[in-house]
Amino acid sequence: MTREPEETVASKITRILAERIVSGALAPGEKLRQDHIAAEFGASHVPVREAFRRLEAQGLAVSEPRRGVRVAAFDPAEMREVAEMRSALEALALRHAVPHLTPAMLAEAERAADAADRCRDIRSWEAANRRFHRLLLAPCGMPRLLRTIDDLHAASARFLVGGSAAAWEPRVDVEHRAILAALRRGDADAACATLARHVKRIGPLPRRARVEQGGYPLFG
Amino acid sequence: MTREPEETVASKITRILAERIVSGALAPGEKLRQDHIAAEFGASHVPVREAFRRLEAQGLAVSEPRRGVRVAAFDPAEMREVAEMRSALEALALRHAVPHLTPAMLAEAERAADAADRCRDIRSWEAANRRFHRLLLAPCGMPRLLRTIDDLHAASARFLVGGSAAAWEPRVDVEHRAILAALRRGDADAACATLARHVKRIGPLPRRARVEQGGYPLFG
DNA sequence: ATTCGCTATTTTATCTATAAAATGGAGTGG
DNA sequence: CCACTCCATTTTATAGATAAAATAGCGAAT
Repeated sequence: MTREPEETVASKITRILAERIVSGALAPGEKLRQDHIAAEFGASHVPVREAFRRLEAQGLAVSEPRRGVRVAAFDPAEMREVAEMRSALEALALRHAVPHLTPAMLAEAERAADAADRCRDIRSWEAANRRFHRLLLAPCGMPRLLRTIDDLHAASARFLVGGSAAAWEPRVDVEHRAILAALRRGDADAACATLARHVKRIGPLPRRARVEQGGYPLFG
Repeated sequence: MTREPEETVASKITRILAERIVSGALAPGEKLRQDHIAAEFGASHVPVREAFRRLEAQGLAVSEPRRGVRVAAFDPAEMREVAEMRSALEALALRHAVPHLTPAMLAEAERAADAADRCRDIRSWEAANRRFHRLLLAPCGMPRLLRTIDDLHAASARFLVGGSAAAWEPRVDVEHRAILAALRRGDADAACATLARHVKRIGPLPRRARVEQGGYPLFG
């Protein structure tokens, strides 16, 4: 069990389980057995339980006293909820980031958007997309808000990887560019409105009619 | 140490410590000693540590690996951040609650607003005010959003009780009434805008000039 | 006076073991 | 077949102990 010098056992277990949940290796609703996980990591139950508490905090797991922990499920309603929350909170973060965004930061964000466009698989796309968003929002300097947005991104990533990987395909994201263009001409309102809409919009329905109508926050 | 049949030791410790943090009995920045708290509750360190993880999740505590846990501090920037997040998220919740609000629910909310107006101390006012908000928002049926709002309310309560109790005084909250009136005439836009503004507005500056200018989310 | 090194003590993180609660299966009765 | 009871087994929650890391205090060197 390799871990960073600063990383505690509990933190490492948290990190690895979170990755598994987000990647779909641990399925929604699946029971998380503290005894099995402890055995797998060569640890005691205690750091496993601490990891569970942290996963709960991130919305990745749900527990019931004395009955164990499950990977949090997701359904269309929750996906819409996450999309709506992201829309509201990312627009708020961008509003506060705007006064701090420099041309160099926007250039960096554009490079991130380019990198996302070049991705060939959904996982690396998701990470690159998340980076793009983070580069624009972090200058808001509001830690609680950014943490909340991170958790919502993790939930989105789960829906994406677990729900619609087959529907995804490489593309150029014109809305990323529209956000950057608005920011460059100093139009904060347009940038925020575009971002809010972008986060909420539905995936590529014209090409994949079987994708369910419902406000999936999949491709923002 | 009394606890509910369903409540685990860790949950009880979480609950009690959260109450102390919100009430100000545990001060911002104060060190939370796992060994002392364990001794106080007649428990081992293990459920105390689990309680710490939960308090962190609620934003009431901050921890550093191997260096312990402190009561989360608050400063004007954080208070403004919480106000902004509440404004965005409560407006979102109300928007989604509107189609589900019945006249009976609005009457109940009005009774809660009346109860808040009658409060003689800031603590009971905070609880009544929170109840008013909750009655309006809960019909949105978005659990993650409501949990997030709850945590933000706890943070607000802390600022309120710990920061400006001396500045508070009983009053009739006309904005609560304005929100209810807008809802009753079916004007969701006005209701949401009033709520957003109400959550963000500054406390009674005209009467207490020494209260710092800064966007305190104190009296919403 | 300040900085560094060393050591003792304290505090945090985790272990092993155990108690309490939940679960599962078998048997019985209607 | 279904519902209930009982008991064995499993799983979760926690206690007490221990190891690892951090902190505090003292003395020596500059």
